[in-house]
Amino acid sequence: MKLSAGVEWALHCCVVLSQAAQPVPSARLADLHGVSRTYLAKHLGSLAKAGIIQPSEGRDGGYVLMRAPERITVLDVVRAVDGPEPAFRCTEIRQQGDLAAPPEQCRRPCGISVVMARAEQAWRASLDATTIADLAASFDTSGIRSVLSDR
Amino acid sequence: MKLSAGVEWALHCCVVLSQAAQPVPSARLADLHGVSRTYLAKHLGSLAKAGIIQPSEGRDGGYVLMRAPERITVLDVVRAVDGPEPAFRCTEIRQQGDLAAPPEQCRRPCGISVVMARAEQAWRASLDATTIADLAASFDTSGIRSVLSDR
DNA sequence: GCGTGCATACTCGGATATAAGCTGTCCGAGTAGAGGGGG
DNA sequence: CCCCCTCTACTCGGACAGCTTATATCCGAGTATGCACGC
Repeated sequence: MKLSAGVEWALHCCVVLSQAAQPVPSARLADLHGVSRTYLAKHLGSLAKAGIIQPSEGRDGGYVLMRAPERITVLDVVRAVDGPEPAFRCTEIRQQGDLAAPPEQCRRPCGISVVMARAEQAWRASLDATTIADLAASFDTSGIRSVLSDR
Repeated sequence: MKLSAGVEWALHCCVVLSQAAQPVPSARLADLHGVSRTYLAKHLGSLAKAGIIQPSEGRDGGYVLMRAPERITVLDVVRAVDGPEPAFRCTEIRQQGDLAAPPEQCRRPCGISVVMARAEQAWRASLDATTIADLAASFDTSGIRSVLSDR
């Protein structure tokens, strides 16, 4: 199981955007973190499609947070970048092979999928308990603001 | 984020093995679930290397659970098949790019990695709370046993 | 009848192709702002 | 002095390659069982 590296990039970008008073272009966000410009743009597009950030075109355009940092959770960002599909997908192998269970036993979901789904729910709940504002509080926001105001 | 399909196979196999009194060959386990023989063998090898199941060679050989089903957790199987590496790996991008933080601020781990690690810990704890015996209780074990005794 | 040796068939394990998804890149459509010209 | 037009430069968005990883497969080494033979 591997989480996309874009998740880390997107979270850092959201922290930066929470400290910015003006739109920040994707190229500048990439330079701020030293990552690929074009690939970051791809992930930022996902965030925009999810309604987390808002793009503005033209000169002096860029991205702005669409909601207050306190109302954006880490889970929102992870789901936007990594996709909403669960990591574990039951393929119903209990209905295949030599010991295929009869359909009347398969009305309830498979016990294995229940356990995996419960674990993922715990994972999501943990991510949902932290907001971008909480993350920003753990960084040196004054340094971010000073770098942002340089330009 | 996508979890290997082999995890599902391995868990089902462990449930079957918990009901078997004799060694079950990997090919038979594959036929029981209608999955690829050779690929399942690969995952069973991982389980054996992790000390969860024990192989026996030669005729009438196969795999047997190495511990009691109550002492094997779902997390053990997941870690054996999917690997022990965490899904999120911090690449320390806070030290790169134009707003690279000075090293003295990087003694503590990055706040983002802390949040992600905490979520994965919750995920693992949830998986660790269920054992193979619990899973077997949610299946029709009599059906499994009858099919196993057919041969 | 019993012990020994051998042949056999079955088992696991690692080395080898194929497909999918993440990573990274490129170019084009569209737009807000700035500057110059005219009224 | 103010308004309008154009022009430019900059922005985002989707379409296009490269590479790591998961998936699936094949073949060889090793071993417990069963049988036949000799004692």
